[in-house]
Amino acid sequence: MRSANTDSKKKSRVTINDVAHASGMSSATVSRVLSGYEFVKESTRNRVMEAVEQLGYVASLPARSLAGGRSRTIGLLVPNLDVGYVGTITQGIDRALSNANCDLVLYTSHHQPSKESYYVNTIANGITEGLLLVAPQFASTYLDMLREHDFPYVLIDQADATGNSSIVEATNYQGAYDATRYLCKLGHTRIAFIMGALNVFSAVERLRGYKAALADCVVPLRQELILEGDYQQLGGYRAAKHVLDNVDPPPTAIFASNDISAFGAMDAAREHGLSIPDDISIIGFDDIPQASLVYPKLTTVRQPLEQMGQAAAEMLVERIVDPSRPPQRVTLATQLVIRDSCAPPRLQASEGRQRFSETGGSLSTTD
Amino acid sequence: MRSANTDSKKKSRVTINDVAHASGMSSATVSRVLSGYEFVKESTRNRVMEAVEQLGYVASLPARSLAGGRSRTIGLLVPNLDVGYVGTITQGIDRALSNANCDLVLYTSHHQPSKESYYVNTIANGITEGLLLVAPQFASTYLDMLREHDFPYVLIDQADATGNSSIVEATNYQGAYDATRYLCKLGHTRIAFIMGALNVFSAVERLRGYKAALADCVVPLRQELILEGDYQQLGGYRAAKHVLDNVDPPPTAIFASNDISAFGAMDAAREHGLSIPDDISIIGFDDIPQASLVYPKLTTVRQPLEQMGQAAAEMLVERIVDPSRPPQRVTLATQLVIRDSCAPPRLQASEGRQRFSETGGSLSTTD
DNA sequence: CTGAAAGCGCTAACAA
DNA sequence: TTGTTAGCGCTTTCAG
Repeated sequence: MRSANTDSKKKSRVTINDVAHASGMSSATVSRVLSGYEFVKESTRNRVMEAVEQLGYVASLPARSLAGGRSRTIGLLVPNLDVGYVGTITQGIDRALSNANCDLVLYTSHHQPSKESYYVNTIANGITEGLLLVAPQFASTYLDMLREHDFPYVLIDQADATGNSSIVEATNYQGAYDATRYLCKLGHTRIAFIMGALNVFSAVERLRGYKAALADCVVPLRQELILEGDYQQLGGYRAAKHVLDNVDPPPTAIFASNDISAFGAMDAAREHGLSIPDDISIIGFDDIPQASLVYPKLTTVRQPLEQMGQAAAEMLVERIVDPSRPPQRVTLATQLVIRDSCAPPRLQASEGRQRFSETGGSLSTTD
Repeated sequence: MRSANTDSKKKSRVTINDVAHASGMSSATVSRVLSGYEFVKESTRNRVMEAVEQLGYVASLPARSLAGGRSRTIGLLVPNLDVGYVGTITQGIDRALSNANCDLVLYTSHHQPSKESYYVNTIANGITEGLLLVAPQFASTYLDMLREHDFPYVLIDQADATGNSSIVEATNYQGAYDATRYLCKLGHTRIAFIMGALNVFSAVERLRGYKAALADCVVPLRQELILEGDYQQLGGYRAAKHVLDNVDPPPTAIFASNDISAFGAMDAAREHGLSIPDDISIIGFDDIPQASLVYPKLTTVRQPLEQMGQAAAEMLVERIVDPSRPPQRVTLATQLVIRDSCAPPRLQASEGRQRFSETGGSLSTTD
C-alpha cells in the first residue's frame, strides 16, 4: 500500500513503475513497448498498453531526456514574433513537426545579439534535441560551438560561410533579379533599392540581384538610389522618405528588400502625395499574407515561406534521427507575383521620351 | 582523471559537479547559489559563480525538473498559428515571459478537439510549469483534470462555467454593443451579424451585445440576418454571400464577429459588386494588425490582444510562484476604432425615408 | 553556512 | 523476450 499512489487522495504522478506493477511487467519492458522496441511479445505489449490507458500514464519528459531518451522537442529561434514572415515559416514548421510528433520551444531574440547567442548556448540545456534558426543575425558567433557539440540545427533563410550547416533558403539573387528586371521592362530607369539588414545573407544576395539586373538591362546604377534598410517598416519608410526628399529627379520605382519595408515605402510615398502605382511603383519581397491585403495589392517576389519552414523541420528531424547525415543545402525557387503596385513610369515631358529610347534596346534583348 | 571531463576530447556536458570541483564546493552548495538561496557566504557565492562563468556551465533543464526544481517553461496552447489574433496575443505573452525569464512551448490544436485535449493531458509531461490556453474550444473536457492536479493555467479569451479558472478576457458584450449601436446611429436598420464559433464564450457574448444594442436602438431583430460563422475568413465569406444572395431586402451593414470573418464578408460584398462602405458597411472585432492594412481600412472593435497575453502570462507566473493564490478574472476594455469601412446607408427610394423615421427617435434616446 | 546522500522517472547495458 | 541494475544531473532533506 505504499507503492503506487493507491492511498493518497490527490495528484502524484503516475510513473512507469505504476504501469509496470499494473501490467505485471518490469519497468524496462514498459519502457520498451513505449519506445516501440521490436522484440516484445505481442501479448505483453497489449497488457502494457492496456495498463497505460487504464492509468492514463504519460511519460515524464524530463526523466526521459535525462535518461538519454528522445525529448521530441525542438527549439525555434526567431528574431521576433512579427506576424507575416516568421509566422508563415512557423506554420510550415508546425506542420512538419506535428507529423514528426515533436513539440516546439520558442525562443525570441528580439534582434538582440546577446539574447540570440544566450539562447543558443542555453538551448543546449538539454530539453531540446535540435535547433531551427530563422534568419539569425549573429550566427557566426555560435555555430562553431553547436557543431563542436554535434548539436543538430538547420538554418532558415541564412547562410553559413563555412558551408558546414544545413540550410534552407530561397533563390534570393534570382528573385531580386526578376523583380528589378520586371521594373526595367516596365520602362523604369530610376529604380531605388531599399536594402535589408546586411548581416543576413539574403539581404546581400538581393542587392546583388538588383545590381545584376540593372546591368543586364543597361540601366545605370546610381549609388544615391541604394538606400539603407533593416527589413523593418520604419526603416523602409525612412529610406523612401529620404530618396523622395533628397534625390532629384526622384525614382519612379522602389524595390524594397522585403514586403515589410515595402509597406513603409508605401507610407512614405503617400505622405509625399504620390499615388501608387501611377506616380511611383513599389515592389516587395517575401509575399507575406499582408502583401495581398494592402492597397494597392503589393507586387512582390514570392518566397515559399511555409515550405521553407516545413523543409527545414523535416531536415532537422532527419539529422536528429541519423546524426551521420551530412549537412544539406536546399534552395527553393522564388516567383514574381504581379499585383497592383507597379506600372510603367509616367512619361514626363522631355525626360520621358528620352529615357525610354535610352533603354529601349536592352529591353528586347533581355526578354 | 575519470571524474570531470578532463580527458575526453569533445563534448560531454559540463555538470554541476564540474562546477563543484572547480570551485572546491559541493554540488549542493553550487545548487544553492544557482537557485539564489539566501544563506550562502558571499565569498563562496563568488567562487562558484566564477567557476560557472569559467566553465560555461548551463544547468540541465531535464535534470532540474526531475529533481523538483523549476523548469521555467510554460506551455501555450493555441487553436492555430494564423497571423493576427494569435500572433498578437503571443507577442504579449512573449514579453511577459521574457521578463519572468521563462521559455515557451507551443502547442497547436489546429482546432481539433482530440489534439486539444491530448495536449492538455500530455502537457502534464513534466516539462511545463503552467499552461496558457488561448480561446480553447473544448476546455470543459479537461479543465477539471487540470484543477485536480493543481496544475496552474490561465484562460485567455474564454470563460469557464465553473468560475474556478483564472481568466483574461475583453469586454465582448460591450464591444459588440458599441459596434452595433454605432451602425444604428449611422442610420442602418438592416444589420447582419456573422456569429463566431459558439463554443467560444466571446462569440455568445458578442451575439448578446448585438441583440441588446438592436433592442436599445429600437431596431427590429431579424433572424434571417443572424448568420452562422466560425471566426474564419471562409466562414465570413459564406455567411455574407448567403445573406446577399438570399435575403431581400439585403442588409446595409454587416457586423462580423471578428476581423477575419469581416475580411471574408468584404470579399463577398465585392464579389457582389458592392462598394464598401458606399453600398454596404462592414465592421469587425479584434483589430488585428491586418485591419488597418485592408482597403478600405476596417472599422472594428479593438481588443487589447497584446495586453491580454501579457496579463495572462503574468498571472500564470504568479500562480506558479504562489499556488495558493485564488483564481482571478481580468476583463480588459474594448474600444471602437472608426476607420473607413462604415458609412450611413444609401437612402433608397421609398424605403430610405421610411426606415429613417422609423428609428429616428431611438437614436437620440440612446445617445 | 556547507556537505552527504537519497532519490525524481526513465533508458540502456548486461544478464538471464 | 524480459528483468536487474546503474546511472542521467539536479534538488533537497538531514546532519554537522
